[in-house]
Amino acid sequence: MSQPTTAISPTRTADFSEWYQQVVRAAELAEPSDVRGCMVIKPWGYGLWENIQHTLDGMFKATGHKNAYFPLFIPLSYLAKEAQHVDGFAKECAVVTHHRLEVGPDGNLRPAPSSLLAEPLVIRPTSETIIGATYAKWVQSYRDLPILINQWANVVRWEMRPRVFLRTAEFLWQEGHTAHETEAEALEETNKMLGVYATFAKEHLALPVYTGEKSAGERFPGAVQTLCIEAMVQDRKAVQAGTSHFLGQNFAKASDIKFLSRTNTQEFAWTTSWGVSTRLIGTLIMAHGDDDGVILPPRVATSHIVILPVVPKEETRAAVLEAAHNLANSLRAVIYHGSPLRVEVDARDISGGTKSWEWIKKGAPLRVEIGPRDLEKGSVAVARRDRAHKEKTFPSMGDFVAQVSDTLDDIQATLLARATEYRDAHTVRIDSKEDFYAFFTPQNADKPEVHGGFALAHWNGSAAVEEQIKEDLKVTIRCIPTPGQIPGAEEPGFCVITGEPSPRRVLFAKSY
RNA sequence: CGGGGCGUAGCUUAGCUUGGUAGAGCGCCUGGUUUGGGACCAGGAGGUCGCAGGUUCGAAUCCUGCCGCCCCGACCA
Repeated sequence: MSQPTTAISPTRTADFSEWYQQVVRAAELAEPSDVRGCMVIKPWGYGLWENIQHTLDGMFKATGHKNAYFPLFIPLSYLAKEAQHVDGFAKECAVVTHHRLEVGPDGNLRPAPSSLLAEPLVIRPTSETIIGATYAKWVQSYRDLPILINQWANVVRWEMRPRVFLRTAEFLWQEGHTAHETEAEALEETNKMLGVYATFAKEHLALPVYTGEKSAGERFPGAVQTLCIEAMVQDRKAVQAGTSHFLGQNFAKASDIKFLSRTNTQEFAWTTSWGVSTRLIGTLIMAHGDDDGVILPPRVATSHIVILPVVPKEETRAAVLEAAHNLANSLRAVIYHGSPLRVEVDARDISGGTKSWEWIKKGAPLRVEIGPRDLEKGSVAVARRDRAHKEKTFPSMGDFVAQVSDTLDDIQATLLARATEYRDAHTVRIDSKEDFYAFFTPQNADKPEVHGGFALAHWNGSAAVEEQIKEDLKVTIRCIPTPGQIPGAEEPGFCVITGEPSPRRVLFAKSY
């Protein structure tokens, strides 16, 4: 039977949204669960998260943070303490109201009316309030500050329109929560952690990101300032890949985090919070995948290398398998960016072609075939996931092991270069309303083709203009880019919609 | 919550208009032939046709109600 030319159907250009779902499935990263909006993260996908966790955790510790863990349940009254905060999250909260089940009159299990909680508990959508309440107890003096804590946790936000990895009702993330003596120190923390995220995205996920500040309309509920990193994926939409919030004294006042200052006055602490989630995995898939599946950046790949023993004749099986395992062990002795290489031997007795395609779809950076002819020559057949799937090289085993780190780094660099090129090719400066609307309007309204991108345009700073653009085009201000990042972005001009004066360009895009 | 669509094997689905006791492809299992890029042959397992009720001699098919899912909108730090 003839196979399609691509492993994933439909292709990215034919139907990006459907392509994404098919890739997630074909790569065995995750699958929908029986609970609406929730996903089962499978080993190949969870391995990515573990690697992301491991690296970020190291970066957090290197910047002075420690891990702790706070409760999943938040008393309703805590959430209500910060007015904007509760407004922002009220519509998407899962609430626990009972603590016992019983068999009801109809014979079905039901929450026991007698077990109604005096105060409902909210399953955390984020932990500012419960952590704030805790910090209030911990802080007495300026000597108790700063508090620099992170937690790895799950949170629940009852999303109307879930999307695997990108927006699920329950997701995994980390949330950093810090409290400081001064505003300047808290601001510095907010910026520092944004920098950690940007570095991590670029160096480990091979995602070029723009850093910047959210407009008031897009700000975290209760924050004074929300900073973010914004990535572009291959349908040219933006993904907010991480955020860092300067919370001012809002949550300190709500939670009563007070301390006696150096001058013997009662002061409220200045707090921050910052987080990234399993959404990073969705971003990664959409940014790097191709029509044959996902392509994992080596630095976070679940496995770096998969070894595929080729066993055409039964009498060579034992020798080939032994050689495969020996090669795997040699590779595992290689330290790649501080950790042993992650190597898998796929000795399943299925056809070689099928096996190869599985690993292509799963995006393993390197596939290594080893068969009887290689044994004779002492070589291996190596295929890179960032190259055409038939393209192979045939280094000696020794050379392969000696150069494998460089090869992986080269794949990593290629992915970053490709993603950067793609983003830059679709980031444009726009100076007229006509061009702006044309840029974000698909040719085919019924079945929109991949269009648009990032538009750098002037804005008068008004929420009304922001609202109008959102209404007309579903386009939002992704961020006010960090000064110095985009050449010329800080030159003054005139609002692309109203023609009023504007101090600088901001980044517009459709987003997930 | 409003508008539209759909529920048939693990997945994709045919059959429904015109009622007659369920078929295919992929996947899975067994045996054989194969094997350096998605193999082939033969045999086999697997379905209360979303649920409940109604009409009928007879319902996957017609009717009613319910449930679930998908798409569009609303919503989405």
